[in-house]
Amino acid sequence: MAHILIVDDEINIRKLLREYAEFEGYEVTEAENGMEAVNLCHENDYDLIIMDVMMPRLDGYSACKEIHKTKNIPVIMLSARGEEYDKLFGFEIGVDDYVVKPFSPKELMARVKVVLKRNKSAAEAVQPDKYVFEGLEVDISGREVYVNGKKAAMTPKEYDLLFYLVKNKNIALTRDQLLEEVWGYDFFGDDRTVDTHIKMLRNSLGEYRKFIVTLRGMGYKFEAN
Amino acid sequence: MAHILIVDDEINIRKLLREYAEFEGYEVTEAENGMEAVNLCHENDYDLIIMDVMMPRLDGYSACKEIHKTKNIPVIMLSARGEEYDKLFGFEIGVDDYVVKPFSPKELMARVKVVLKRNKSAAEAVQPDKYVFEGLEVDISGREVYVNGKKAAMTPKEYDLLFYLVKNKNIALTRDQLLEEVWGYDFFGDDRTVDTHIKMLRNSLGEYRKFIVTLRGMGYKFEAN
DNA sequence: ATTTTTTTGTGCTAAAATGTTATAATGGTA
DNA sequence: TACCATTATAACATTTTAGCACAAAAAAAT
Repeated sequence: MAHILIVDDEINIRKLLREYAEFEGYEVTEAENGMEAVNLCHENDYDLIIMDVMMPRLDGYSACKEIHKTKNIPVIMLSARGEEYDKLFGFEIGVDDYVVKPFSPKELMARVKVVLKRNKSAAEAVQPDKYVFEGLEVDISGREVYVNGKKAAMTPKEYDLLFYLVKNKNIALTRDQLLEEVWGYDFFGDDRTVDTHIKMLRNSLGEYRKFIVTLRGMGYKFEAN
Repeated sequence: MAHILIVDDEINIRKLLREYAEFEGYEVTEAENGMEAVNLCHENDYDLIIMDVMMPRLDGYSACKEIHKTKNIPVIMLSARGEEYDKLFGFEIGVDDYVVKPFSPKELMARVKVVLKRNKSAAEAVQPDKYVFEGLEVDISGREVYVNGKKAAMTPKEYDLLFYLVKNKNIALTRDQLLEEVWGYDFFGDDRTVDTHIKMLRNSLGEYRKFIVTLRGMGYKFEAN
């Protein structure tokens, strides 16, 4: 999941933001001022920075400028109403969004999501998501599977399971891994559920069931070049 | 030369801006309020919009948002100091620059030049926005849909939904994605809303409803060559 | 080799989830 | 006000799923 750097001199704001961000599943690091933020950014990679404008040691604008000299990390600025907002208009310093204090944490989180998504799609835009294994075609983004040219009608779980297996082809996967990744971390069910769905998936794949290999005492693997 | 749309409710401002803009060699059209601007944009193509924030009938923010649903036209906002500038932070509404009243017309024209230049290169990479699927014609920039040659009368949401689906044809889209992209990230409503609009869209498409495929447990997809 | 134990595969079914449609409520506009 | 678009809610039919029981297969123990 994404890693967010929160930069504010007020500990209470940091705490509040951390709470919300962690609730959304983000990893959080804090910095007290711009100087600290710049140093942290030199040593680590973050996916997004939430930064206050007004801070001791090094203000938000300058920190932002400094960081963007070496790394291209999206920034959301926090500013008290009345601060020089026109400076913020951020083409030259690279601000991605802007929230005025006092802000609603919920809205801020919505913006975080948007900015992360915008930058994600740019980063991983060209990810191969169409695979062909002999007569088996797997089109992940189109959510389609063809068996010998004929479209396979599968259930949602079958798709999800197959896609995960294919994305991790030739890698041994335990049932627990599959449950966590395909069913979700909040699924507290039986291991054997995986078996059942593997069974159904194998049926759907017909002769290409051969690609799904049982790893006794462990789990399953999609085995293909 | 570039065609500029000036949107302000004060006739004196419009006159002033027109004078300067025409001196620079731009073609100028005026609108008195946001609503008028939106309508003009549906019918014509402009290279840039200079828009006041505070206007009767439809304010600048909303007009901007509305226009950007269908066209990608750069906008420079005019705002009196003290207006809610935070809303302006305009990535989500697509504001390219921002000038505070009272402004220097000379400076404004300098910004117009910059924005036009920036967007010229982007505009040259034209993407196809007219699609034909059998008897279904979808003209995105013209915001028109023809079913067997007959113009379909659809609601705004239907257009937006269809256009987004078509732009992402053959890609599986979740309801959340659709809500976020078509309704906006600030829509905190029910997932089922998508279903309702899909239903209505299907009705509008008549026999070509077949292109809209339900992906059980996931969402929808526009499936066509 | 044979038996025992462990693990995996399969058919089945009640329960849960989902999609569709119809209808009602809401909200904005002329 | 009346109208229309949008959104929410509810009922319904259908599909999907989880997990069990038992069969089959593989591995381990004897």
